[in-house]
Amino acid sequence: MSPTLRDVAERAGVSIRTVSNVVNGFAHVAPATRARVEQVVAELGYRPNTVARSLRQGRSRMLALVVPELDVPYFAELTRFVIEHAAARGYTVVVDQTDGDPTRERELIMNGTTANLFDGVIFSPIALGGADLRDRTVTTPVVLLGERASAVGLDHVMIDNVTAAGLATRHLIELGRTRIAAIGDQNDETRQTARLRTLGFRQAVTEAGLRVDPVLLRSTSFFHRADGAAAMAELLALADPPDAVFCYNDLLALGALRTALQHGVRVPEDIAIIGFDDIEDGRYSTPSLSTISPDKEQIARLAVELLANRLDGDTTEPVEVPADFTLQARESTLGR
Amino acid sequence: MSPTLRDVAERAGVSIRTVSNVVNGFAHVAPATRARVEQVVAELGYRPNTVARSLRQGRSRMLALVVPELDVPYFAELTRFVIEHAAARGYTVVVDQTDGDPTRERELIMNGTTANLFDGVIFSPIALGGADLRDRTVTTPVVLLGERASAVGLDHVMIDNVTAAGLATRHLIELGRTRIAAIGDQNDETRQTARLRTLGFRQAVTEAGLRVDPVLLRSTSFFHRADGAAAMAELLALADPPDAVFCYNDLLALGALRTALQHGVRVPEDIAIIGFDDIEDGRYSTPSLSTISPDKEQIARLAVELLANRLDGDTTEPVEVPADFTLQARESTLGR
DNA sequence: CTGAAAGCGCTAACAC
DNA sequence: GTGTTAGCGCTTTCAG
Repeated sequence: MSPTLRDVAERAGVSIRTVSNVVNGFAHVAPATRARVEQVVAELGYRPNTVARSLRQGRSRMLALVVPELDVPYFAELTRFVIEHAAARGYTVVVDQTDGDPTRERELIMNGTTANLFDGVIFSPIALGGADLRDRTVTTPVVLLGERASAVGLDHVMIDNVTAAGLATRHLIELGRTRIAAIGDQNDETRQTARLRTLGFRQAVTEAGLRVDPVLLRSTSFFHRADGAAAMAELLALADPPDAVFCYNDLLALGALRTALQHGVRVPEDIAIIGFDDIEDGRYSTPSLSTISPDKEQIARLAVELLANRLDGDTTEPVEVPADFTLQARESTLGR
Repeated sequence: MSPTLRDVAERAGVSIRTVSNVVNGFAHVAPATRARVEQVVAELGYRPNTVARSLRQGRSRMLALVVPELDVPYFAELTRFVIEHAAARGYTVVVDQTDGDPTRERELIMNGTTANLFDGVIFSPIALGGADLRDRTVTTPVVLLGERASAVGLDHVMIDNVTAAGLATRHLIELGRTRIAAIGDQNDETRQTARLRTLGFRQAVTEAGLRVDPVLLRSTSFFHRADGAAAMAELLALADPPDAVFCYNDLLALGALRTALQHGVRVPEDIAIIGFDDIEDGRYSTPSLSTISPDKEQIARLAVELLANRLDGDTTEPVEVPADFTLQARESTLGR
């Protein structure tokens, strides 16, 4: 086994208290003692046992980031920022993937199987709704990411999806498009994000004096490339296909783009496409992808700050913090 | 605070030993006792404290997966498989990102800041070389992923990069291409992967009776889209540009593809492009990307098995296990 | 089948 | 400035 405080103490001829002081960089240790202890620490290769420390102190300085899918670029990119900001506040982040599996989400957030392992959790829910979250028994602080029915009594960072979807839709309308489709609506009522984007889409279309043709509003089970590709194939098969498509994320848009080009449809000349998330893939596709760009760094920073403040004893009311977003118009709507 | 074994024991009028037995599903507990305890557990919302359990047992049933960058799709996709296979063997995986920072890699692997937190580590190194790894003091079992100077005394799962690079290169040659470039060589000698792929590339070109024009072998600092885009721009600026390019990963290839199309170069008619990793992006680009496809699921499975076996007490000599790969020829070399 | 008690490695209150 | 010690919550001998 690896050496313990006691091993070091015995060998250095001091008490474990003194070793602990040295290891933790406390002030009042005689220089000579400190030197001797440090030498023994090096000799033995002593490392503090994180687990014992956590048990004793009741905290681990570790945060969990719980996301549905790490191989969805949006989450991978967001994760980088969360790790950076957490490090700045002295926390280590471990990442957990749920696949949107309710059991797994519940396990991580509600039951607290790992409750005492992490000081706090940043959680991007898929399956768990406001009702579930409300009767959480575990007291580990949580910050929610993305859209959720409000008033769950938890801190929450999100963008205004209705406005953002409207921004994307109006961009298409301003380009002179009149027959505008949307890909990514979801019937499942826990999928708030999709519902809010549909709402923003509908509003924008209606306000422009256009009509929302129900056949142009395509539902998908997931937000993956394959779903976007399939939905676009359906749209192209229509007697009267759209001249523009708003996809609820960039993966859907990239799938849709691929299908369009494969069918010989020109983008944006025949159909303009806009996505959502501003993942790096979309900046390197041909044509490059117009998109709504949420400020991922800001989202990560806000989430970490909120959580860190709670851990520092902030007991004010839970808040909903809006994050910024911008329209990035690229070749898939503007052309070269 | 959350309730402890003692709280449950007192309330149920039994000893903590009995509660522990119930919680852990041990056999010999009288049905009546079990029922009573279970009721109190539910009432109080008792959850075992993972940290205390880890300290006591000396193991956590958690594995760390340490990768350079989660927003590199290859690692994100691999991570999914690692999580799945680890779960099948009863382990939880937490993911850690190093950015290839030597300090951070050392911290995680060598020093064992988190040593007692994880039972084992699956590590995809960037900065740390064989020499570093050899004098590791921490005894937590490690499985290495990807290329590394051998004989570091650690289990190791990798594909044969020389052969794989040769396969990609020969594919281009068989298509009748004669002026073949490579993007992704790296001067840094710790970057074994790049060196081995260059070796395979050179061998294949030479064996075909062609010449490796030094100007066609482009080094890049990283393996990102931007690096591929920049390298391709340089190649296109040559008096005598290549008619095929082998990129050392798919991100480089996607960047190169974007630049080529932007310059009005037709792919594959003017320049054929092949990548490496078979990430999902490449299946949806236009043209879709030919690539070498390492069996990521197999890599993940082997790594987890190797590690789990070590944790089960396997003390045989460390092994190097080769993983499979295949050529996926798509539109970027074959056309529609 | 169940209870009592030791102890995992550490920190922190309390002594001197 | 340093030593002694209790105890974080749990598992696990050892008794009975």
